[in-house]
Amino acid sequence: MVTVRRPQRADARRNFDALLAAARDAFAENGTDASLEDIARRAGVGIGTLYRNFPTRRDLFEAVYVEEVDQLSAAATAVASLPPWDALTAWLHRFVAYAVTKRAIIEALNRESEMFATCRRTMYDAGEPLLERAQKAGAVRTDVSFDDLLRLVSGLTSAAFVDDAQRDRVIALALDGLRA
Amino acid sequence: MVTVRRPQRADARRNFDALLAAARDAFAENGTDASLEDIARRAGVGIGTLYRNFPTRRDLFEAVYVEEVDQLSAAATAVASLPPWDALTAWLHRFVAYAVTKRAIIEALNRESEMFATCRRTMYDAGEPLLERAQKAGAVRTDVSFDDLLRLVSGLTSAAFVDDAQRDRVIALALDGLRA
DNA sequence: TGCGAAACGGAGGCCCCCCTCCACTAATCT
DNA sequence: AGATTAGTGGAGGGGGGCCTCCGTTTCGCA
Repeated sequence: MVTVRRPQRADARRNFDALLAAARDAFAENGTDASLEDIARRAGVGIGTLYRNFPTRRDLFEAVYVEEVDQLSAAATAVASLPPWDALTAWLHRFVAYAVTKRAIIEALNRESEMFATCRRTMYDAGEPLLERAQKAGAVRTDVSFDDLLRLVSGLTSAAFVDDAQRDRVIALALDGLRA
Repeated sequence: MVTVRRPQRADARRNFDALLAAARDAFAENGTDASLEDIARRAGVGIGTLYRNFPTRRDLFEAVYVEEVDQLSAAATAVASLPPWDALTAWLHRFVAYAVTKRAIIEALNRESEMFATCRRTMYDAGEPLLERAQKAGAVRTDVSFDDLLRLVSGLTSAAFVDDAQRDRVIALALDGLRA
């Protein structure tokens, strides 16, 4: 897992965190190619400071991305105690609610890079057991791979919906196709 | 239906068509905010010529968009003779195959504008009867609206897939949730 | 409190895009 | 063939993003 070292000095650490937060917002709003100068502005920091902490746009993006993935994988253990079908769908709903504001995760779903590969693995390690459990319990058809499933759901994150109710309705609809 | 008048003179008409084709490609590749100068370059035409034919980026986009929607709606009559379920899914597959290279259609799915509203209506008029027929025939559950369906499917167009086989598999999966 | 090192931030060079304007080119008409 | 005029295309000004560089500020240790 790639980790970026937080700076030592207090002021530097403050700026580092502000940048990370600003970047998260900016990437969510405008996708991977949000303006770096805008991110620095949002963080109340000079552009030079951004570049010192994150020499390339990629460095910044990865720092945000790793954090997101970690949270997503933590969510998997949180639902582990539910019944198989419920655990799976709860996690998938979480995935959607989560990724819908952070579409960079989706954009990156099949981008080439060691770092992405690692993160993808992390996500799969978290979610795949949920699917397998549901399949063993006979709740989900067995001709579906976790990759299929994730792509199905991730597609829905980028669709536009009239309101949250419609979004949930459509996701439920899609998941009904999974049932054994 | 908004229509752009093609120019009278032969050379002008050639340029007009080249611009439209170049724009279609560029929008497909880079989304709605493709570079206009790049479009002019692709068309082998000066930037001034682009602006004379299409004073705003929106004019250009609409010209492309209208054409796409027309083709999509024509596809609906082409499948009308199939059995209800097959007709519906055939059209939806067509929708995906189509929109996947032209994601601007999706981006525009709920953009505000009289012109978009008209085109949306055209698309709905084409596809909605297919759903209703399938529902009346008992092939599709009745608690699904055409809007739900279109958004479900349109989400899948923007998902990334390993290959076409996976895409078709995932779409079929999603559509299985529709069955009555 | 004083000092060295760490961190800051924005000016500036570069590049690409947007859009306008107008001297030039060539299609069409007679 | 020559005149008329629609049509061309690219230069250029403005704006904004990228990234580097370095004079200035601030931290935190002693």
